[in-house]
Order: sequence, then structure tokens, then C-alpha cells
Amino acid sequence: MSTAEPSSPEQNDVRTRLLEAAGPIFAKQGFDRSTLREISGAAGVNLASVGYYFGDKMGLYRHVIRELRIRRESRFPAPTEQTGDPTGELAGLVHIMLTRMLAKDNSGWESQLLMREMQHPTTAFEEIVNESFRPIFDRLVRAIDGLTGDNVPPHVNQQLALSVVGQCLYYRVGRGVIDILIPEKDRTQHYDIDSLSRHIIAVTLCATERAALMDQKSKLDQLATDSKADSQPQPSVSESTPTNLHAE
Amino acid sequence: MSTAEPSSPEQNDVRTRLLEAAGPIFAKQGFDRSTLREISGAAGVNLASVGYYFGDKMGLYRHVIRELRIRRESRFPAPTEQTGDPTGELAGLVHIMLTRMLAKDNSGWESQLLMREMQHPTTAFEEIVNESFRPIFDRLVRAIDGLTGDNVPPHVNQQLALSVVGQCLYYRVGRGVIDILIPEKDRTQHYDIDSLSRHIIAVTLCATERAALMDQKSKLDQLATDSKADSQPQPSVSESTPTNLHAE
DNA sequence: CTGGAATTTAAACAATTGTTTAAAACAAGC
DNA sequence: GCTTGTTTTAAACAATTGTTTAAATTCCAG
Repeated sequence: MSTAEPSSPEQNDVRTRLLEAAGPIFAKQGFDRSTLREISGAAGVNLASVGYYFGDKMGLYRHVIRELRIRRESRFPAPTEQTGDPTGELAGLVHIMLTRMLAKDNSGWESQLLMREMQHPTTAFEEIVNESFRPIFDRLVRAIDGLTGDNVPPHVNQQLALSVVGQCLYYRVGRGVIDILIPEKDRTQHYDIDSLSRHIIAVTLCATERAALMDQKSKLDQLATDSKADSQPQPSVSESTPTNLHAE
Repeated sequence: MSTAEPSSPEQNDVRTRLLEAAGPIFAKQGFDRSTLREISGAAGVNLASVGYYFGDKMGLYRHVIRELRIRRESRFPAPTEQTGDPTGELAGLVHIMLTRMLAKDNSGWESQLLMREMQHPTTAFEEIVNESFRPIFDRLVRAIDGLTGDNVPPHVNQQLALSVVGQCLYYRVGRGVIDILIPEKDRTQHYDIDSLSRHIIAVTLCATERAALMDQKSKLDQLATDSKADSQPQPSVSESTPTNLHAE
């Protein structure tokens, strides 16, 4: 009766045309601003077809999201893991993350839709995180583990990984801000994927080196004095403040 | 005739009640989902008052945003600029950014509204960036300028500043993701404002030190040999590729 | 062909939206 | 108390929305 499934999984013209047209529109205008008349018009099908194939507007939206992940993973596959070379692994991960987020081709709307889900999570959100984000995040933490050495506490490596993710993500989340803050000349010259990738990798690498160094030093310190329960309120380990910071 | 300004800047009951009621509703539901009937109902005033005091819905929205900035700047004032101490300046800026973004009090909707504008910019967006973001961003770039030295190209300092902003912002934008990815134990122990602040400052400081060093070295290198095509694949300049990355 | 199911179509529906209007209520100065 | 200007109110308006309906068309096996 309702939400007729495609009997043949091949091209059901109206159904697929609706999905293809709905994706960019949902991503660009959001769920509410997007009207079924605009979507059906863009797809070149009748308005009532939405109800016929997907039940209602939300049904269409859910199907769009489902198709999204599959297509994205096939178009920009994650590089094969290089367990022996943490630096190369890190570089590959940063580059693929930036590529996926800043891709200029017609897949741009996919990231945009994911950003929207990040801000206004639905019931599908947890699944998205676990299926789509966690694998690459775990690889990131593992690579950073390899860079900082075995004696750095886990939460430091986690936060280093989050710093990487944050830096990458901002070039999408904050794209509108950047377009206003940064002069166009700089933007066109130094803000391509490769340049940003190099920048973020460089920052991360010297942070991991520092963390590893700090770890060694903190062990020496601990050996020398019991410290830690000392008078100093600052932590003496890797993420400790390099100077007296944030006036307090 | 229209958009009557308050003759006495003191409490114009209807006007202020509308602004107070509109803020959280706009933040929670977005501009489109928010209806003037809900807002005026929550404020306990007549529907037509919106048109009387603010012209139209967008006028109300703009005034909400304007008040937002003022209130936020008074509640979490930016620390006084310390031109002589770039490290302290950086630390203060990072800390105030994190504080503003992660504040737990009833001002939560303010950040939410700004995030929303970043993702779904309305016509009020450019004003927000220039009045609210640019001042602190400029101070950030200036502080980093002081840390890296005078010979680092501007776009490097810009990107370093964007790395700082990105790292800070992610703990709000990606809060939902972090809540799923990071075990609760780590979150409650190491993810308070001060800890994150120290972490981000540490990463940034060693990145700026590296950039300054690289600058000196690159000048020496250029003096000594034409190099750059040297045998070592490690970076010779700050943002250059640290290794051969992203298989190509 | 043909008849019944599947699909597409145009139209209408009901609900909600932002905005406007014109009258009523109020305030204050003379 | 009357008048003038401001503010508030209820109602209406016009436009747009998602959804439904019922007829028209297409499809395809028997």
C-alpha cells in the first residue's frame, strides 16, 4: 500500500531520481526549508510520488541518509592501514579526512548533511558515529599511539586525535567564517587540500614529539623527586602548561 | 512608523520580553521552525507586537543576535590585551574561547545560536562574523605573530590561528560525537575547560616554536645550499610535507 | 485484445505560516 | 475632559506547506 519497495533493485526511475534530487536539496536548505515541490520538481516527477514511494517527507530523508554512507565509502575509500609506519598512517588519515570534507565534486552535499546530523542528531546519529566515524578515529588514535610512545597516558593521545579531527573539521564547519576572515588571495593560494593537510600534519607531528619527550622527562622527574603531590598546581606531564597560562 | 525604538532604553516590557523569549526558541528550533506565535505566546504578548517593534521576523532575529553579543561580552569578557606577552595572550584567548563555548549556565543557547548561524547562515551572518569573531581572531593572529617571529609568512600564522579555533570549536560542534567516542571516565576526568585549555595551548606553542625554528633554518639553508631537493624527506619548512604523504 | 494491478497525474485539502489591518485601549499634556 | 499620539488587541489575509484523493494513464500477463 505505502512506501512501495522497488521490486527490482535496479533503476526504478522515479524512486532513484527522487533520491538523487533530494540529497543536495536537503543538504543545502535543511529538512524544513526543503519543500517537496522543489524536490519533486528537480527530479522531474510528480509531487505525490514522494508519498507513494517513501510514505512521507521524513521517510524520504531517512532513505537519503542511508544511501549517503554507502556512496561515500566507495568514492573516497580510506587508505589501507600501515601499521608499521605511524607517520605515514597519520598523513594518510588526515588527507582522506580533508578530502572527504572539502571535496569539490558533487559529493559536497554529503558532508554537509552529516554536519547537520551532528548538530541536530536523530535516532540514526549513534549508528552514524559508530559505523562511520569510529573506525577512522580509532586508527587515528592508534597512529598517534605509535608516535608518542607507549608511556603517554591514553587521554593525551585521545585529545591529540581530537585536535586533528577538530582542525580538519573546521575547514568545513567554519568555511563561511573563513571566507569572510581570510582574504581571497590567501585562500586560493594556500588553502587547498594538500596545503592544509601538510599544515595539520606538521602541527600534529611536533605535538606528538613533544608529548613523547615530556613523557621521558616526566619519568626522569618522577625518578628524581616524588613530586606530583607537590606544591605546584600545574600538572607536570605532557599536557602540562608550558608557562603560566590563562590568568587565574 | 515601524520598528519603534524604545524611547527610554530602560525596560520596555513588551520589547524585552519578546527578545528574552525569542533567544532560546531561535537557538533551539532554528529560524524557520520557530514560529512567531510560539515566541509571542512564550513572551505573553500579542502576536502583532513583533511587527510593531521589530518590523518582521528577521528584524526580531537580528536584534536577538545583537543583544546576544553584548550580553556574552559582558558575562565572559575577553581578557585585556597583553601586547608584551604573546604566550599569556594566547593562553588567555584560548581559555576565554573555550569558556564561552562550553559554558554550562543558561547562556548555552547563545553558543547554540552561533553554531546554527555557522551552518545555516542567514543574512545576519556577515555581521556576526565581523562584529563577534573577527576581533578575537585578529588578536589570536597577532599573538601568534609574536610567537613565530617576523619572518614567517602571514598565511602560516593564519592557519595556526585557525588550528587553534578549530581545536576549541570541536569540543562544542563535536560534543555529540565525543560523548559516544570517548569513554565517560576519561571525559569527566580530563575534559574540563582548564585541561582542554592546557592541551590546546601546549600543542599551539610547540607548533609556533617549530615554525619559528623552521624559519631560521630555512633561511640558513637557503644561504648554505639550494637544498630543498635534499635527500631527507623530512620537512625543511614549517608547513611543508613532513614525509611523503597521502600516496600519490 | 483485455482486464486488473501498478503507477502517474492534477487537483483539492487542511493546516500553519508571516504579515497586515483597523479598531480598541491606554497615556499624557493642555 | 478632550485631544493627540502611542501601544495593544483580535481578526483577517495571502501564501505556502505536507498530505490525500480520485481519476487518468501505463503496464503486462492471460
